[in-house]
Amino acid sequence: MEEDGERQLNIGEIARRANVSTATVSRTLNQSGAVRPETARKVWRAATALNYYPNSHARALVSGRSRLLGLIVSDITNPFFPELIHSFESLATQHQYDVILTSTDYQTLRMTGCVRRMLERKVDGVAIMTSEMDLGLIKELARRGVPLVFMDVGRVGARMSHVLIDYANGIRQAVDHVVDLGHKRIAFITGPLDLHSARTRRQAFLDGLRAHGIKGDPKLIREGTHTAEGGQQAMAALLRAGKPPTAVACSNDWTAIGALHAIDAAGLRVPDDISIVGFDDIPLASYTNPPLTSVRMSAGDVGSMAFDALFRLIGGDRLEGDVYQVPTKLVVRQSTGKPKRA
Amino acid sequence: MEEDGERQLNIGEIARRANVSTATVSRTLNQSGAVRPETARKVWRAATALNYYPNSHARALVSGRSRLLGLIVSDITNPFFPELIHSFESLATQHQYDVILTSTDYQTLRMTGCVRRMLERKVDGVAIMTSEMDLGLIKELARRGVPLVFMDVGRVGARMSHVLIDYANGIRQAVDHVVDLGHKRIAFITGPLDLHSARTRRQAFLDGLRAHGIKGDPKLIREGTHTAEGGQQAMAALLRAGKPPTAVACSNDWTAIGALHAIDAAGLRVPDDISIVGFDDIPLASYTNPPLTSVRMSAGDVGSMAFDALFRLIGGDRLEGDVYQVPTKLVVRQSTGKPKRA
DNA sequence: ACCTCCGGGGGCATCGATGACATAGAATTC
DNA sequence: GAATTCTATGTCATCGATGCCCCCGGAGGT
Repeated sequence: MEEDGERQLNIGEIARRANVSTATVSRTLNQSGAVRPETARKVWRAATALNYYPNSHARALVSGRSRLLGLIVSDITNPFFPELIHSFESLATQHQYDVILTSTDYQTLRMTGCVRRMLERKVDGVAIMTSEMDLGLIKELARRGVPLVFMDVGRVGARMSHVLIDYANGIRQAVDHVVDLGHKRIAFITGPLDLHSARTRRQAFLDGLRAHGIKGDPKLIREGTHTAEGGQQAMAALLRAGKPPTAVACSNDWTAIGALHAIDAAGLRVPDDISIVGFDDIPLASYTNPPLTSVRMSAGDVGSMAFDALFRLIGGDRLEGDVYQVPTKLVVRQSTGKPKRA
Repeated sequence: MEEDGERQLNIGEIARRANVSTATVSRTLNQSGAVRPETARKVWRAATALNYYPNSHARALVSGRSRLLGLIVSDITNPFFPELIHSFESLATQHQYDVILTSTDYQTLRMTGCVRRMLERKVDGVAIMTSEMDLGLIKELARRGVPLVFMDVGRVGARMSHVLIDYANGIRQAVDHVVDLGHKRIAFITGPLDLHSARTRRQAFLDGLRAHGIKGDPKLIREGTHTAEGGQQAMAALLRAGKPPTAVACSNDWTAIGALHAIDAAGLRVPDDISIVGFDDIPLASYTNPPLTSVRMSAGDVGSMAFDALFRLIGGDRLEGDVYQVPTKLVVRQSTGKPKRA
């Protein structure tokens, strides 16, 4: 009761007020087809007067395109993701897409749920950056022709692109840097080794050493967890176990931060006693004590490349997917220096 | 060409394969109405065989409910938001809602766009945490009966709730702490004062001092920007301007981190020369040097309260909005200590 | 004067799922 | 055994926007 003029506020209501048909309203609002300027003005006036907004569900239903994109990540609270999400979302908005964000919390089961929801929402494309996968569901997405972009992992196939992070080059720059400073005993704290990307970084480290003719000492490779706690423990272990390294490269910045703390706790100083290199260059890297030398990999770049890749696939320019490389770059701050006795 | 059995994969296709009507399929899948177990099994078999997922747009169109929630924030890269988003999204998923995330980048214009998109997507509710508002659009949302939850700002009205952060109490705890340690000259670095919440925190600080009979010295109140740079500059200014304070409270943790750096750069030590208290207790607060004493305000709590508030409004339990308070709690670490000469 | 063309605009089926209503049998009641 | 109730299922309008098809009337051609 008390409906006053509200009814449903749809295209029909506008048509009534403008004394035209719904078809004309649609044509006017979408600027498709020919409409006399005078008529168009009547329609626009009615639409703005009523504060009309088209119903996207009805649109999606008839057109088959939802202008929705899915973004699936493992865990938003991982400091790498916010920038990624930000630039992805920003580009999407610019192109009139909305973004459905879901996270898997590192659980395959939740990944399954995420993919199913994307399917139900009829998203126009999905960008995925998680360590866990539900291959069956992914195939289902592909089978229905939903464009996919994988970040950091996955395969390229029909309507699937792949944004790769150039770990090899990044780690290589880090190794070159400390070797150039004169270091020989160089340790590496890895990420959790069930992660593909963590294994890649470790391998890149070993390759980098070899390129300088340094033999990697297995005792100087420790597994971390990509968290500060993990870095702290791994570093503490390195310090306890015999002759400590003079430089330590870390699989990510949080690990490096943990390592800084372990060194501090042991009464040693960075970089005088031990040099530390991080990876990712998260914003806080400039604010550690001392400021952290790190390999910058712009999460924002990853996000925007993912959007571009998706956009291209949606446009149908390319049916076969592409591979994109995110560049990395060493940022030297004050956590690295010459070893004590060269 | 090459259609094979694919057709459209809708409820009708399932009905055909199971030799029933679409209504029966709908009833089976939604477990509404009575269906003979045997019939139900036929339907389920057909549905799973075809890997069928309901079209949410069609559902939303007919039911008027989209099972979508909007989440509007200023800026995802602000380290406060990820945890908030995480817990909001997590609860939403548990209740079969999807989340559309948008950010305003602190621009009112983008806020307008965000709200319009929410309206078009027919979201079932919106949670908002931004400093900028488009009051006209917000009213539009309210007028259409879209449940709203504001975090940290805004008014309570019909179908609008409000999640408040208990700044007064948090700041009060911080002040009590340093006063108990024996400090008298206590400075405060504010956030950007065009932010309502920043002004609230400053006022809480002044009130806290007064409660201890300490007169606030205007020279000891400096405006920051809620960033590390801002904190660094404000702290540097405090150090230059005559007799420095023995303790500094900061409007957020990034500000405190900047302050730590400025003190370090000046060759002074924390907490021996100056004590520092932060606000927010972001994850990294335990990893500064020294670890930061801070007032914990769980961003996750804010997110989950916002969801609960929204859920209650959607359920229609309460037409009038409610006010929720997020508690705060002082976490003492090593950046605070007794003043040099008590 | 008649036909053709075309700009402008209305009618209606359509997208997929739902639910109110209708109906055919079976089960229950008197 | 007829009347009445269920129970299980089918029919069909509906949600809002779109786009195909058709129609009307005026301009231009012969």
